[in-house]
Amino acid sequence: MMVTITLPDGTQKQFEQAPSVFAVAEAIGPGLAKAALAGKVDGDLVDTSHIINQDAELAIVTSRDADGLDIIRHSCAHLMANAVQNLFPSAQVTIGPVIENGFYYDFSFERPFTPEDLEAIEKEMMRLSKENVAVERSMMEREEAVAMFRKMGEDYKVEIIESIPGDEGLSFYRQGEFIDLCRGPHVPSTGHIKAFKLMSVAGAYWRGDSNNEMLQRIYGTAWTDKKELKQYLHILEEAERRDHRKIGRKLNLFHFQEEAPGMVFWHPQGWNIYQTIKRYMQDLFEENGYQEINTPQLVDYSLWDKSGHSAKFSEQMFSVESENRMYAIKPMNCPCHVQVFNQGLKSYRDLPLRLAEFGSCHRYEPSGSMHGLMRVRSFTQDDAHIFCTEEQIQDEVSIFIDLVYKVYQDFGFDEVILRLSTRPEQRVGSDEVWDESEAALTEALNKTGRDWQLLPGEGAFYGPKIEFALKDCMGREQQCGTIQVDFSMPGRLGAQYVAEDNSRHTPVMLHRAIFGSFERFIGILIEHYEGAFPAWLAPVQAMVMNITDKQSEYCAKIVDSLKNKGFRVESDLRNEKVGFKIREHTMQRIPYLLVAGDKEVAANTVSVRDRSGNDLGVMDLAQFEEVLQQDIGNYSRTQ
RNA sequence: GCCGCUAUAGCUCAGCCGUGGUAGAGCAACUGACUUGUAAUCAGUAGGUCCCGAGUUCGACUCUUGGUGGCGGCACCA
Repeated sequence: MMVTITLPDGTQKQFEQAPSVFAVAEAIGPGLAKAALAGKVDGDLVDTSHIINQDAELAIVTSRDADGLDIIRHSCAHLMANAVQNLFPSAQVTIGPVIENGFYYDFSFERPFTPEDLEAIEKEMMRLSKENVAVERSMMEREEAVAMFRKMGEDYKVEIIESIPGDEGLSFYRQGEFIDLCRGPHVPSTGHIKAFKLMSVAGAYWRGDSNNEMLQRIYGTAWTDKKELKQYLHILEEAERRDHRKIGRKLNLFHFQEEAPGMVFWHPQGWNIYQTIKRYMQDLFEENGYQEINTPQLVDYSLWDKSGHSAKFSEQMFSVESENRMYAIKPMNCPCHVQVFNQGLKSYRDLPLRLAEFGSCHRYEPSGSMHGLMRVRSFTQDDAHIFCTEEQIQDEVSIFIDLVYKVYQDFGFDEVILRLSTRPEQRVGSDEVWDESEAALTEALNKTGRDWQLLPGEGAFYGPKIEFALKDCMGREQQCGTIQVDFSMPGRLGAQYVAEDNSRHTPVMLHRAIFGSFERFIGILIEHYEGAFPAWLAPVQAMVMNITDKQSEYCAKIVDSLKNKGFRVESDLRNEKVGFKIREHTMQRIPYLLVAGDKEVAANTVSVRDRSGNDLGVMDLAQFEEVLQQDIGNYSRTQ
């Protein structure tokens, strides 16, 4: 029997007997055979031991392929499980998948793993890697496999096997004494796993369900070589440097304290940024046909009962009792917006009606979920609700998508990810209405000509939605904006309009936000810019410094003059060396540092330097204004 | 909420476990001197209910225990 193997470059190789992937690699060259981690046979990933028994296309997968790296990570998870069981025989293994940048494996063990344990496990992994143990695949019958894991005391593996459909074959991977149920493929031997590090241990529920027992998850990272590993660890350090909680403290932007968990105390500098982006959004609302409103913080529970929120979210709502009435501190704005809509009889001519609010909301988020500014209990949304007809949905969504792109771009985010979430199993509204609105959103998305992803079943119970995630400078996705169709609430709260034929109709409501919340968005901005905000956002745009007391008056004059032009400028006239002041304000990430000594006073100029250390030279004030204005661009708004 | 870790000066952290006797550094702050040319001038001073409560003890920052906050995950996120 002849087998013809076609390689990616189009060349073909003939084999008299069905060859293994490894054999093909060897036929190409010994170097490749040594590097081979797996094969891709007609698009399917297989082990190097896989026998190809008919003509096929084959690509040899090495560590240079993305698939190869995933295989290394997956095998590394097995290596870790192997090491854990060598050191702690009573630990039960469960699952261990590949994740971004690495892998994890969940164990059930009678005591928590300590950092010392992690070190020991890592050492054992190194030892196993050096031993270069062969990794062998085998198949097993169900009963046999169940019996084996039962005997080994691996109850979770038994449960996994029982949940695999009966017609699927069960494959196993063995390395030395260690054997694990796994689809594979895996590296041919443990020596291929060279660069890894165990990162942390944390609790995780069995099968991700909080009703199940808590397992111990060990996270690790793995790379093709030590250099890549080092690079990755470097990126982690970078992310730590950018942590908005740390920068928030250093730049004196905000703080949290025990008496108000999950609620921000904004300091002058931080609040300045907040105000700047709020003004930006107010302008945007105005230019795009939104009307800003404001609604109460405390609203009687009867409204939340009607809207359905108390039934679903009462646990997460803050309550206030006063004079025997129960109020909720509003967890969202939409029911209030419907109240505003309901004032006065509305005509189809009024639609679409766009009501916007910088809505301050409170939600009792679970204690473990809070994270700096990113997840708080008190936050303000750039919220708006568009009341419209079903026919208007698509246009409104299209306009909104463009708006989101513009805003993110203005803030320095060029990459946006679009996701459409469609009908979930539990939902309100007829299939017909869902069909129409999903089609409207799809059409709006397609019209943009951009890529988008579909998340079937992820929509809200009241309607489909589009979510907007931006990518920050570290490549991390941050979900911010959303537009959601709502068939439920307008009807529940009695919203109506009079149509052309004088009949009453219920409008559709679109919930939408671009920042999401100011708190979170500012957190993202801080990390994206590492605190070095673009001039239009910087709380202080320029700092004027004197060299000796002699220039104090001159500096004050410069500050006044710039402030009058609407720039945010401060002076530092302390009796300190100029190097000291430069250092301080550079670390405060102030975009422009202006120095005036005797020479500048005499020439009526300032010496300008930026926060990156570039010397922009000596110039007169008008010239500097131009530099600053140019940097600020169109976003300036004279105050 | 769950698992693990953690809380000492404004910030970053030592001391705490084996050895219980009420605390120390650097930076910041304040005061004084210096009047200074682009990332740290020198000297001095002050600063702490050692997260909160209870227990053990002659005595607790230290040990035990119950809370609260924070951190890393998980779960949740209208």
